Amino acid sequence: MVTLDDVAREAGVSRTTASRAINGKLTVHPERSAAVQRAAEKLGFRPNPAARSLARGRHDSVALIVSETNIEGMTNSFFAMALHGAIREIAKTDQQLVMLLRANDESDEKFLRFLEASHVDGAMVILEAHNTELPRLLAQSDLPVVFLGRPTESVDAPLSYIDSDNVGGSTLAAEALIAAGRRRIGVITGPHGMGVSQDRLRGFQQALDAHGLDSSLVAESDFQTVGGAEAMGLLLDQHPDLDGVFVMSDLMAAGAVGTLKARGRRVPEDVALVSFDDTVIATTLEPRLTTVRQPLEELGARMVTALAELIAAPAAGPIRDTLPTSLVRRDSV
Amino acid sequence: MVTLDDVAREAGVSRTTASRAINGKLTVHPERSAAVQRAAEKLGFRPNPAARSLARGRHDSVALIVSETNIEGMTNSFFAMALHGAIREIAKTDQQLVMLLRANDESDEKFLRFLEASHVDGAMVILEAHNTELPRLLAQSDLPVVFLGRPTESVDAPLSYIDSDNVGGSTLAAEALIAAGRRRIGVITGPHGMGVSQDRLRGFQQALDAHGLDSSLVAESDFQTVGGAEAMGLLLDQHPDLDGVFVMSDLMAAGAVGTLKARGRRVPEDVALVSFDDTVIATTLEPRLTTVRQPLEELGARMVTALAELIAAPAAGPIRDTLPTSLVRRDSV
DNA sequence: CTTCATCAAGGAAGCGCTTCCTCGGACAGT
DNA sequence: ACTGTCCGAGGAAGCGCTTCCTTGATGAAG
Repeated sequence: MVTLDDVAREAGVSRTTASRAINGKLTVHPERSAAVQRAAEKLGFRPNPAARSLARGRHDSVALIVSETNIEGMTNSFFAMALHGAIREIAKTDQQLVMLLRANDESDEKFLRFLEASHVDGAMVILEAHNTELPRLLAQSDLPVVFLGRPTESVDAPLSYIDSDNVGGSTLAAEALIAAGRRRIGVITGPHGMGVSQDRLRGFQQALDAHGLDSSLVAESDFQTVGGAEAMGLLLDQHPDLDGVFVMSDLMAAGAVGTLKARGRRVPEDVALVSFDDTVIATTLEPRLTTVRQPLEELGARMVTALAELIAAPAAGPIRDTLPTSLVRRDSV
Repeated sequence: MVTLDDVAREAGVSRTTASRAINGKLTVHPERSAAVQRAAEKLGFRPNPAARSLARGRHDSVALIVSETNIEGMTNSFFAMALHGAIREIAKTDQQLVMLLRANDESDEKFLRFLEASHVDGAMVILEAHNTELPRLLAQSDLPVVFLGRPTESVDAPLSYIDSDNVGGSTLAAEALIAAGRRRIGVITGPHGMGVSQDRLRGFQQALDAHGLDSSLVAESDFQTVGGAEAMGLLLDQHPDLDGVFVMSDLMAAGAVGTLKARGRRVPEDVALVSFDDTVIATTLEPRLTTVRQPLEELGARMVTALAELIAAPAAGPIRDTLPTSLVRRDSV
């Protein structure tokens, strides 16, 4: 850890002057100030926020107070539900949950420095559609990190993650479709680069193969509604005889159902559909969706406890947990 | 501020021993340990986390890394969208966003102590359905606080808040209904105790009164889907001749539309409906909802800047901003 | 040439807590 | 009675930074 003293020494000034320069005080000669800035840059100096708070009596952190009911209202998306579980679990400990935003246009390096400057003991990531780069980035750091959702295998580091049983869940989905007498079953996946997509596709295809059915009717999408609508269109163009479809998120299912209706196919009479997540969308849509339920809140909570374990024993090796999924039967199949 | 030295003095031991006792170290005589605990309790001692981190080289805070796309996915609920705006704004500053959870069963006093122990410079609250007690509680503290949503008037303290133009928005809603030729217009409100409900009801009733229409067809609900469904039923029972309804949230509207359909009323032919929020629900429902759009993300962002202003100049008096709302026309009216 | 401001810079104290190290006392073993 | 252990407790240093106060230097004013 590089301290202000190091910077001062490097710049050939006193710690006092260095402090002033860093904080942009005007009572320091421009030349020296510049020297300090250079030294700080060179050494990669990041002021220790704790020391700062202590000395200043101020903390540079604000609280967003989230009441339980607040979060209960966000029963919608994948992220929100996992967040709910995580916050509840954190509240049991005496830790503070700091939210860090990684902007889309921020460089890996910059974010890493930001993360380190935040002086946190560990980090958690709820993996979603576009997070494929984050695991690689965080693997560089030696900060304890837990992912919610399995990162893609292409990162060869001993990462820790909590995930739901995606293979098992999509097997359930496929079997429900098969049991309903469907024989031409397609699948709309998330990005192929994501671990979840890979796992769910595997479970789906294994089930179809086991029944001797064609498992090659697959369209890649992005977990979002619009993407789901488009993928459904593609699938229908290529396989007009389709009579069942497994869609890997409720959001995409919303889009897919729209396309199906627009093309005059009834759900479930003409095309049966099973989706994944069991968010509110599954119950507000017409028809209500038969979907694979993930224990999102439990996943969030387990992510927190796993991180605690990781921080306590960093050498103990990666933590990898899988929580069970289940099929919620409604009206779309 | 009461420090460890104060506790040690009160307990008649050294600071070292006090520290050990507080941290539950076993090398301290039970009797003295108890004395320290008592002293700490009596003085209301809360260890300063900054000093602790500094001394221990550890921080007891973990980061939840939220990537931008993560949040963009939560375009659903009121809370999520406001959160999005707030986090983006916070990211521009060098502050840390700490999330604090207030459990439903937690006492006011306990939470207040927890809040103070968190050593934050200020706090923000996104007001929702059940938060009516929070403003009163926070008014007791002298911590700078900004609310998103106007707290109810019953708290007589100079609170700061950011809100959208609820009066104007519901006026728009009422006028849209009137312009569509509706004459028997009901309203489903949120809890009467909430500032938002009061403001929206006021705007709605003023508009109806101005047109000489009956503005007494009101049913109170809770901003949630189930509540909306029930309230719609009540309204229909009491006023079978209803031909229009203003529903104060998209979530409740989802429920209300369900009830309407179940009772054989077509939307908008038989009963026209305008809701409030413009969340994704408004576009996934059938029919798509005509709704009053709140600039949720801007509200979240403004909440952050307002808090910064408040912290910088606590004596400058309360900050109260109102952001404009607008009507998004779709298919429900 | 002396006296005063003025300004940049450093010394040193201190923020509140933890923890290493030392020390005295109690107790057991010889 | 003497040495050796062990245990509980305190002194003091130190975590990394800010800031009050002092000092030396420079230039303007008398």
